[in-house]
Amino acid sequence: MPDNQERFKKLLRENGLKVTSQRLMILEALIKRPDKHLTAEEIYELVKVENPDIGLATIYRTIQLLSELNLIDKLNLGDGQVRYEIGQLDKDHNIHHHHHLICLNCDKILTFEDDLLDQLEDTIEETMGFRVVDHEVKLFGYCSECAEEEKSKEN
Amino acid sequence: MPDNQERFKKLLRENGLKVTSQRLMILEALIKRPDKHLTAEEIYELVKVENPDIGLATIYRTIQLLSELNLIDKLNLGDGQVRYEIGQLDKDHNIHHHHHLICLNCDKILTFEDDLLDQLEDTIEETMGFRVVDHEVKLFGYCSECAEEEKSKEN
DNA sequence: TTGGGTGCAAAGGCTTTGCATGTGA
DNA sequence: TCACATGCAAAGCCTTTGCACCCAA
Repeated sequence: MPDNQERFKKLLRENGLKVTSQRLMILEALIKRPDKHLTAEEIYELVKVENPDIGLATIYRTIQLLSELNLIDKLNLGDGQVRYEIGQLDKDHNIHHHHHLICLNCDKILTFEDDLLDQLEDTIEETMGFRVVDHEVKLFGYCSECAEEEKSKEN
Repeated sequence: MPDNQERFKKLLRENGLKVTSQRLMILEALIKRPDKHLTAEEIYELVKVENPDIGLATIYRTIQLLSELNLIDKLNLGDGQVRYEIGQLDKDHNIHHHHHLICLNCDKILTFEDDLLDQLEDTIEETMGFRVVDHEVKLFGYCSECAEEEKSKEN
């Protein structure tokens, strides 16, 4: 996973941009954070622990940069907050988008991988001539714990 | 489809709310507009043609109301704009969410229906215990016209 | 009549931008 | 050295809110 950092540094150099401690710390925060899906404000708070002088504007500028470099994904998980997560690279160095399960009760976010969509994408290309290159899937519902809770309430 | 209007009026009365010309005009705009997927600002401009005195705040308040009454869906199609569309009701009076195809070249938005997801949702419930109640699917790519264009450019 | 609705302007969030200063290469 | 980055504060958007007036029921 420090792979991500090397990749970032390399991309910065390739684009004539500078490797700064702020940029590295922001990437770090996104990598380290267990639950991921951080908002700009959350990244700001995390980085401030190590560097109290950092400005929120730098967070926003770096997020934008990471996004342009395809290192992070921007997420809208339905709570009106904009969130970001580190992209998972596959062998071909393409971002492998996973899907999100969003619990309507506790707001927990789970992820899963699936290739059922490939099939769907083929069908769409055949029938509508639309060539799919990326997708975003969100499923809303209740996680196992909350579903359990609901069930016991009903009885 | 004037069905939607009757439904709206009924819901308003049931909730002790008033049927006003502004509310009806806003719903109308969402129903009539061929391409649908309007932003608040676009709805404002459309309604202003008939009623130049209407305020943007009324648009926002009505959008929120329509959303709470489950008559419209809020969409985030990836362009950073918040859009709204009339919900399509099925026989059981539930909103039937369709999926969106977003052309990365011309920004055209196509929709399609599919029940392939039902299968996926069952699998998720079985393996993860997550009970899915709603979903949102966006596919990004190139529509037939733009894909054609791309192809001819390559040659 | 009267409580909810509307228009207007002001206030709120979040994000971006301008500018002087700082710093990696 | 010097172009790019940063921090700060101001500016920009979009959306919500407070309030006096209005109008469906």
